[in-house]
This record gives sequence, structure tokens and C-alpha cells, in this order.
Amino acid sequence: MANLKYSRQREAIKEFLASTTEHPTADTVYLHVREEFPHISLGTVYRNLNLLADIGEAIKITTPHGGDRFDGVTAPHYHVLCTECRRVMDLDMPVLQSVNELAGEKFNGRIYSHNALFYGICSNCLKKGSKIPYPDTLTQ
Amino acid sequence: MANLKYSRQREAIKEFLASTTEHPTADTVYLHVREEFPHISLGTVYRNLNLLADIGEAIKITTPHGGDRFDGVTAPHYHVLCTECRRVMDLDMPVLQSVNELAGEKFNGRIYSHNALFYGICSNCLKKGSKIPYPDTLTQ
DNA sequence: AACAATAATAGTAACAATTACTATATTAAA
DNA sequence: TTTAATATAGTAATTGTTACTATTATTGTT
Repeated sequence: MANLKYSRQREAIKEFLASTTEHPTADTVYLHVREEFPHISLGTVYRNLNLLADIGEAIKITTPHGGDRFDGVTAPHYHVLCTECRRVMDLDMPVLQSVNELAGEKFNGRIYSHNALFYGICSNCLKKGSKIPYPDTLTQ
Repeated sequence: MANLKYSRQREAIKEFLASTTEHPTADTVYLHVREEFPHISLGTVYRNLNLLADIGEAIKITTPHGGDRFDGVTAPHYHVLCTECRRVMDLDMPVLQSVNELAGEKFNGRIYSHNALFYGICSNCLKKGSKIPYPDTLTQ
């Protein structure tokens, strides 16, 4: 593993991640960090976000729409994707660690983790009259 | 909803999806269907795969690496991603429908489904000596 | 404080996956 | 068999992301 060297840009990226629960994309992080570092490059943002994810200081969330999102909260937790506005929200529900073993029994190999993405309509979009889409089972 | 009109290309795509459990990418589908339709365009493959997913005759699986994958089996089920060889495999385990309600209690809105992707090492890669990577918790 | 070794950066180009566009062809139905 | 609608092939454009490179910043050492 390569030695990490401090960088102010990386620190700003971490701070921004810590300050939001919006699960921003790399581009959103870029737009915000650019307020402090007007010359920061998008590549630097990507490199650092991936680095943070690699060393376990951030989580990369892959969703069916748009680019990957990043989360500064590294404690295992699930997410909800509002399929109307495409916001990604935290779900304050314990991670079902036991399903890894359950799944392992059915799998010819080793399972060490899982993630779950819930699909729903957020309260905001419900207010606006959004309905659950068809097909209502999008389980991958 | 637009009226669907039969197309031989779409039929071939469906047949190929039905014939495999490999969860192919659009490109892989393209390469195979091209054996029967040498002039089929990649755009046609994408359009039809997305169409099939929209009408519930296929499932689109988004993974953290590489392009989306497609599955002709539409009954809800989970998948395992081997983080070594990146194969996506079916998991023969009942979908935990009850967690949707569980999650709904914790979410200010409506939840209608979820998907889960398990991370592991397949038997093949275990044989080759592959180990579980660090961090061992990749739960998004 | 100056130096050397290493890692990080900005800026740009390249890449991969996917969608959009358009003129032609196929399908379905009158 | 004409007509209207949908689908196609081929291509260009877009999006999200990574790779490259010369320069700069960091860190440890004299």
C-alpha cells in the first residue's frame, strides 16, 4: 500500500462529505470544493473520492441512474432511492448482518458483505402526487 | 404507453437472455445476437434491453464495476458479485419481502421494493487462492 | 534552511458505456 | 396495397470516469 501524503484538497473533500447527507456525486463534490479551491481539477476529486472509498473513509454508492454517489458515513447502512426525484437517502435501520450467512449457505463460494438499495417515493414527491411506478417490483 | 410492434431483433435478444444465466452486458448480448443478425446495431440492443426492463420482461442489474447487466429471469431474486472475477451469479434464496415494510417504518415516504447485491469470492476464485479484500465491509 | 524522495496536483486527453439523431425499412391494420 | 406507426442501422453526441504528464506540495533528512 502506498504511503498517503496529506493534501489540502483531499481534506476539503473529506470535510464536504462530512458536512452533507445528500450523497453527492463526484461532480457535486467538485462544484462545492471549487469554492475553496477554484483550480481543483475534477480528476483530483475522482482520485480522492476513490481513494477514500478504498481506505474505508467513504463509501461509493452505485445506483441505476446517473453517476456514482459518495457517502462520508462509513458505518454500514442502507439507502433509499426516490425513483421520482432520484434523491438518495439514508435508512436508519440496522444492517441485517445475518443474511450474509444465510446467503452463504446458498452460494458455492464465500460471501463477506452485501448492500441493499430500497426503491420508493420520498415524502416530497408523494405530496406532489407521484405514484409508485409499474412494474412495482424492481428488485434486481 | 406506446404500442409495441414485433421485431425479430427484439425476439432474438429475448431468446438470448432466456438462454443464459450469465447476466450479460449489453455488449455481450450484442456480440451474440450478431451471429443471427450480423447488421444489428448496438443501439438497437440497448433500446430493446431497456424496453424489456421497462415492461418487466427483463431486469437491469447495476453493479459497481463495468456496464449494466441484464437478466431474463424476472422473478425477484438476489445476486452475488464475485469481486475477484466480477461474475454475477444468481442467489437461490427467497427475497425478504418483509424488509420493505421494515424499511418503510423508518422512512418518511413510501417504499415498494429493494434489491440486494452480495459481495463474495466464487468457488473458482477461491481455488485460485483469492482472499477477501480489505475493507471487508463494502456495504453501501 | 536547503535538499532529496515521494506523492499529489492541474490540466488535458482518452476511454467506456450509453443515448440521441436520422434516413430507411418493417410491421400491422384498414 | 396504401397508410400510419414503430423499429432499425449507422453514426454522432453525451456522460461519467480514468489515464497521462509536467509541475507543485509534502515529508523526512541533513
